[in-house]
Amino acid sequence: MTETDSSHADQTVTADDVAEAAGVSRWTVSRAFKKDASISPKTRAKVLAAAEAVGYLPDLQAASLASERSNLVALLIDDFNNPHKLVMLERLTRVLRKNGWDTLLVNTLDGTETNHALLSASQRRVDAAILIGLQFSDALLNAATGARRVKKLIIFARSSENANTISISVDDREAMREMTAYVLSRGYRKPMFLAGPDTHSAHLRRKETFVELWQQETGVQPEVIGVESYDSNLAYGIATQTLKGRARADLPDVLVCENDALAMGAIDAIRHEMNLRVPEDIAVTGFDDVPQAARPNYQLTTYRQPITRMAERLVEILQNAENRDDNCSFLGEIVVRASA
Amino acid sequence: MTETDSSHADQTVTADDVAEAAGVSRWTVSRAFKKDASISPKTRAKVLAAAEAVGYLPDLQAASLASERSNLVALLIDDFNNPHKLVMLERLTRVLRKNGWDTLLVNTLDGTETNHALLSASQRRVDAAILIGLQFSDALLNAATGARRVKKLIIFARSSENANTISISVDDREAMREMTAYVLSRGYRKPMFLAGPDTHSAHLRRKETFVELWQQETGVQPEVIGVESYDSNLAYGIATQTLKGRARADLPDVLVCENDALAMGAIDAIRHEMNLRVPEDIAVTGFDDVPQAARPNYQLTTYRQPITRMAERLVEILQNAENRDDNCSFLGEIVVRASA
DNA sequence: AATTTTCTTGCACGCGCGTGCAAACCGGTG
DNA sequence: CACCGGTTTGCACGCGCGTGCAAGAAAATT
Repeated sequence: MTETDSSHADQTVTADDVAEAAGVSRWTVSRAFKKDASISPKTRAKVLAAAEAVGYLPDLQAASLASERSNLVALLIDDFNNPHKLVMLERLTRVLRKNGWDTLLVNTLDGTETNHALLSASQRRVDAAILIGLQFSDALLNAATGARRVKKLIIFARSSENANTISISVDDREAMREMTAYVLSRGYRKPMFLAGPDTHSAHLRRKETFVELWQQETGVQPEVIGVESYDSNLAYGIATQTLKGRARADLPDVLVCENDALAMGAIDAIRHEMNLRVPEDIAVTGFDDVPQAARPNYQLTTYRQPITRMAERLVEILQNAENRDDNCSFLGEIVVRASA
Repeated sequence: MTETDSSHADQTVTADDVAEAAGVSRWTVSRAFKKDASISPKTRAKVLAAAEAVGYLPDLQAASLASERSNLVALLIDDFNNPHKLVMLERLTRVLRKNGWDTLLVNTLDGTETNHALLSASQRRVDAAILIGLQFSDALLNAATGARRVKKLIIFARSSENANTISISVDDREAMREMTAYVLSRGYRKPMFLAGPDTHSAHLRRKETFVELWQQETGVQPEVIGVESYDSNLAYGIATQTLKGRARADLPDVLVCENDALAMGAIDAIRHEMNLRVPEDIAVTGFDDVPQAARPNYQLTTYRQPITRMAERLVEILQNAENRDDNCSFLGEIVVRASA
C-alpha cells in the first residue's frame, strides 16, 4: 500500500534521495551535515534545503557503523532510591543531548545481570560508559574496561583512583572541611556522624574527613554510626535505635549526615520517634541538596554539588579523543537552611 | 602498539574471527546467535564456544542496520521531580533489559528541544517510543507519530484516546472507585480532593471519578483544589493557603490526593503549618505508592500500580509486530496504612 | 540400495553512511 | 594564454551483520 504511495516517500528517506533532489552526489549530502567539512556554503545551503524538503535526517546507526564515533553514551545506575539520582539523570541527559549525545540507560541493579548489562551496552558501540551508581565492584570496573568498544569509563559524582578511569566529582574533603567549619561556627560541640555504606572502588571521603577534622579542631573523637545503604528508612531505623532512650545529656547536638537521604530519615526519626525538635534539640546537616531538602518541613542545611558544571565537563572529556586520565574535582557550596 | 598484539585481538572481534576459529562460515556464526535459527545443536555449541574463546559479542548497531529491528526503545520523560518516575525507570529498564531491549533515555523537559529530542531518538532507529511524561501536547504526539523510524508510540501509566497510540495504564476509574469506597467505609464525610494539572492528550480520570462517585453516593459535591504541577512544595503551599485559618468545622476530614507527591506535601502542611494530626484531624490518601509513602512518618494510604506487570505487557506489545492499538488497563490495589 | 524428504550450511547482496584519494573546478597570475 | 595553488566534488571501499535462496549433507522412505 504505502510503497506505491510515492508522493512523500516517508518510509525511509536516505541521503541518496536528498542527493537526487539537490542534484549533487550522496557524499556531498553527507558533507553538508558534517561540521567543518570541505563544502561550499551555497552547496551546503542547497543540500540542507533539499533535505528539509524531503524530510531527511541522517541515520545515526549507520553513521556510527561507518565512523568510529557513535555519539552515544551508556549511563549505568544501580540505585534508584535516592532522589539525587533523578537530579543527575535530568542534568546529564539534558547537557548531553544539548551537545549531540544520546544516552543509553542501563540498570545495573540486579547484580548477576550487571556484567551482562555492561556488555550489552558495549554492543551498542557506546563512546563511553558513565557510572553514577554506588556499588561498582572492582570486578565490574574490570569488566567495563575490558569490554570491547567501551572507549572511556567515567565515574560521575564519585572519586576513584582506579586506573583507566576518569572521575568527575566534587572535592569531598574540601566540602566536608567547609561543613565542619560551619558546624563548629554555629557552636555545636557534640556531633554525631551518620555514614552510608563503605564502598571500595569509588569512595566518598566524607566520614574520614569529618572525623579527622573534628578531632583536629576539638581534640574529641566524634561519634559515628552507619547504615548499610543510602536509604531514608534505614536511617530512620538506625537513628531511632541509636538515640531513642538516651539520656538528654548523652544526645548529640548535631547530626552530620553523609547525604540528604540519610538526613531526612534522621529528621523524621528525631521528630516522630523521639518528639524532639530540629534544630533546637538536635540539628541536622545533609549533602547533595536534593529538591526535597528545600521542603518547608525539612529546611535542610546541606551541600550543593555543581551537577550542571560537572556534566559540562563530562562533555568536554567526551569530545577530547585523547584518553589521558584527567580526574577532576569541583567545589560546591553550603546551602544554609533552618536545620542547622 | 596494540595492533601488532595479535595474541588476543580485542580491538574488534567480528563474526569472521569466530567463523575462522570455529571452522565454519560467518553466516553460521550469525545463526548460532539467533534464536530459532536453522542450525544443528552441535554446530551452535561449537560456534558459541569459539565465540566465548575469542570474546565475541554481536554488534547490535550493525545488526539493526542489517535487519529491521533494533531492539532499542526510547523512553521520553519530562518530569524528573516525582519519585514515582524513578520507580518506573527502574522497572522499565529492568524488564526491558531482561527481554533483550535497550533503553534510550530522552529528556523532553526543555520544551523547545522536545521535538528535536524526539527526532534524535528516531535517528537511532528505535523500535518504539515510550512516553512516561506528563505534558505531551498533541503537537508532540503528532511529531512522534510523524517521525520516521518510530514504529510504535506507547504511552505508559497514562491513558490516551489518541489514535496511532498504545496506552498501558491502570484503570483510573476503577482505582478511584475503590478508593472512594474505602474512604466512605472509614466514615469520612467531608472530603476534599487535591488535584494535579489538567493535561489534554493523556488524562488521569481520578478527579472526575471521585467527584462523580462521591456526589452519587452522598449527594454532596466534594470540595476540589488544584495545583499546577505534581510538586510536593506546591501542594504544601496550596494546602496551607486553602486550609490554614479555617474554622475547625470547615476543615475537611479527609484529603484525597491525585498522587503521593501531592499527598506528602499536604501531610507536611497539615502537620507543620497547621499543627494538626494525620489522620486524627485530617486523613490523607495518595496514589502510586512511591517508596517514600511507606516512611514511618507518612504511612500513606495509597494505591499501588502494578508497574512490573505493566512493563511486561509492554514487552509483549513490543514483540508483536502487528500494530493493532490494544490499549490495555490494569487493576492495582489499595495499600492501607495509617494516614487514612 | 536408490531415492525422497528434511536439515543444515554457504553465499551474493544490501542496510545507510564515512573516509581517503583522485579528478574536476575555479579564479588569479606571469 | 598557459599555468598553478587552492577549493570543491565524486567515487571505491568498507563498517559488521541479516535475509533469501540454492547447494550440500544427513536422515527417512520405498
